[in-house]
Amino acid sequence: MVKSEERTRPGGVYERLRADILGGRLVPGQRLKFPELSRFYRTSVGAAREALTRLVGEGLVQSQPHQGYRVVPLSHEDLADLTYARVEVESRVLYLSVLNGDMHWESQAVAAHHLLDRTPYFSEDDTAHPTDAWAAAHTAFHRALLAGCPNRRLLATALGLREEAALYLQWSVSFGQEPDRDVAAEHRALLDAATAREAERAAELLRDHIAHTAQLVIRGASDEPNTVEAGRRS
Amino acid sequence: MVKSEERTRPGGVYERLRADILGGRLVPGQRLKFPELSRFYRTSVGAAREALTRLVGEGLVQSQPHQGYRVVPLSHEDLADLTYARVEVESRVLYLSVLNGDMHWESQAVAAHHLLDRTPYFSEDDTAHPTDAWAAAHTAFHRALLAGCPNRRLLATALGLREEAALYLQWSVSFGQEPDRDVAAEHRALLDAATAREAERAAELLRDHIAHTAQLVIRGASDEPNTVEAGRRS
DNA sequence: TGTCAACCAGCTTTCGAAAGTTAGTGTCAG
DNA sequence: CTGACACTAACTTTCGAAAGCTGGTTGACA
Repeated sequence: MVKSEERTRPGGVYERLRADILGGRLVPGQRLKFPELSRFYRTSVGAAREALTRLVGEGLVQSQPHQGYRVVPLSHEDLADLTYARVEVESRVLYLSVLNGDMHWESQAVAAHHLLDRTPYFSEDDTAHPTDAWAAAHTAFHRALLAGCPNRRLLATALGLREEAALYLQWSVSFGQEPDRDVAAEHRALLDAATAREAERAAELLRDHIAHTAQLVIRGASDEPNTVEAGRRS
Repeated sequence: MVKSEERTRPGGVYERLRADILGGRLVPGQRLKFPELSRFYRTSVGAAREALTRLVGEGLVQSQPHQGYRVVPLSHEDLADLTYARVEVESRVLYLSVLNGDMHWESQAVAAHHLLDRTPYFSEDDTAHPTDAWAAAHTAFHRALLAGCPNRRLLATALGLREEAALYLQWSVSFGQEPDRDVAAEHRALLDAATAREAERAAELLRDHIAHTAQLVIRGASDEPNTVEAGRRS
């Protein structure tokens, strides 16, 4: 699945660029200039151009004619829209997933949860951001939960929205500042509802889960407004 | 709004190509070769390439590395998914639109309906397909209805799904074969519910409207399976 | 001091030919 | 007659330099 992207050069650049944006190595709002990009990723202008065009289609990058490309800027307004859209779409997809998922889906969800449960949230050095490993396991768990949805369209929409939300999560600062919240327990409850095939309850839990996380991000975002200046993190 | 696309060359090609796909001048499943395209649209390979990349992002075109691009093939399965997704998302968007739309939105919807109502469905020569003018007015009416939704994300998703559905509509043959249906009345009812601010009823009507149209398409599609051979219609 | 026009540097866009890949055709040994 | 192999033609991908914009800056003029 990964290989198919690396068969062509813009595909490779696309993947790396995307990972760098989602991984927080490129700041929201930052301009992406071709000379820089092609030097950094060891490629031609054309290849970088195509990679950017693709990312525009995904909503991770914006473009204005003759003024170049930039990482999507974050805004409170958009976060609110995004959150509401996710609450609507993703919970519906989970509902369908729980109703239609087969045994294989169920086992994959259990597996993903097990992994998430065993992955440490904070690393020892940095207690501001969760570890990359945890973020990956978290994404994998949620994807596994949704994977049972038989409707490719709805599933794709939900995953697309999740991805954009991940950008906001990446850039919110105040993690772990929510004393009266037990994220692990929320995940556990989600899994339980899913395996018990209680679609309605699972959807309800996911609604809360998304809304809570978003509130956390909003509070974090208002502390430290978007800095466009900062360069590439090493 | 249109001008911004024409400021750059791939933008122009993108628009024309898109119009040609949506307008049925390019057959679903048809290969899109660069030599042909660049000759037809009087442009370079590079420009055609970028236009195609953008259309891939929109889901109107598919690509496989080293094997070129092609117009998305239509399938019954996908149509079913697409219809269900639209019923879920679009009706929700309409609900929000009716609840939140202001007076300006309301007047635009009335205007769009008036135009649709006065535009003839069939031309005099061709009674198989509705006229281009009707199709345009139809799209405009539905877009106007949804435009009141304050959530940009949900609105964009709904419009994206509509667009893809338009492809299916374009390629279904048996139009006007539904004796026990009055499309104009359905539209009238939708408008009435919207202006009366009966959000729940409007959403319900739209559900039926989408489902009925899709059934029509399904019936048409099973009559004449997808022909990939036919070339460009003049 | 303020305004405006011309200029400039740096970026984006565009092009098409060369290189690389694939699928299809025809040939030959088994 | 069948299968594999090599060859060819056509297409896709890649590149980077030339051309075209844009925003900012300098300098002249009121």
